[in-house]
Amino acid sequence: MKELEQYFKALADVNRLRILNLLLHGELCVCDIQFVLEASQPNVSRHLSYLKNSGLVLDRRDGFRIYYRLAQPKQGAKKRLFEFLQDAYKNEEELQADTRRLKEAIQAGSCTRSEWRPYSALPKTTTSSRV
Amino acid sequence: MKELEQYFKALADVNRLRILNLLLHGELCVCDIQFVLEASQPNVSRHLSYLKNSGLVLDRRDGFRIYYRLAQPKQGAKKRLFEFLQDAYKNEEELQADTRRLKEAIQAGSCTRSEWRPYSALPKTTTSSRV
DNA sequence: TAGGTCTATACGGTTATGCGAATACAGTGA
DNA sequence: TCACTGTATTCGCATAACCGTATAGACCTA
Repeated sequence: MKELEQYFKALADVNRLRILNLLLHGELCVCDIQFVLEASQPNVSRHLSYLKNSGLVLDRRDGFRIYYRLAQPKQGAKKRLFEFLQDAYKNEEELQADTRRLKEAIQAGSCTRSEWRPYSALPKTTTSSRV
Repeated sequence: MKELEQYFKALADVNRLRILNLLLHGELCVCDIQFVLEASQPNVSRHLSYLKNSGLVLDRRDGFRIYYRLAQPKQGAKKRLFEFLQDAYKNEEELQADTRRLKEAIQAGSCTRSEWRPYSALPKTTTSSRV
């Protein structure tokens, strides 16, 4: 029962619904997700932590990157939940747009895409001049 | 998207999961649910309001009682969500116990069962003497 | 070891959600 | 109208959840 409640808590946020939509297409690193969601790095990281603690996703380190994937079970409620999500997502235009954006990013070379800079590489002079 | 999020928010609480389990068996009045959950009347009423606002249940007045039922759709995400719930609930022993308790209560005459008194009929002298 | 890259966490603040207790409201029947 | 029943709402409070900013941690490369 607590497990089911925890799953639904994890799903009760638009950001996490968007992340799960992306993960339905395979394993992704944080910066991929950050790019598509256009959210801050800590924001994405926190939501991924939440999903991980809820048991819906798993992570794996490869070098200085951490890759997240769905905790795909062979059977049980979690499996049927993912099936439900995949089905429900089909009618969500915003999620379809995310998916398209993800595919573009992957084609452009994943994290190493040109027009985008990672969080820590943002020009700090600009930030300080704003303050 | 907001709709989906709202559904999951509504499901992200054990009390509401228990209520939905009961409503899967048909229309019920507040006092029936209160009896099975052994929760306070305002507590049950609040959770029912939450479910109603989320679009998962509907209500109907009949005399001084208000009956709640699932907002059963013909198709769409909501329908499949209820199907998922019904399936996931099968493995939850606590919910099965609730179901048994509900059936006993209904056989004993629903709200008019003998050994149980509604919220407003609880002896107020006892309450005041406790304070 | 030093500097750079990617990710996680700590801090502070705002909003949402949960609860019990008390009270208000709506309908019924004398 | 009054008393009663069933339900909803308000109040006060505690906790959880969300966010941005700043900082820490882990890993790589030189």
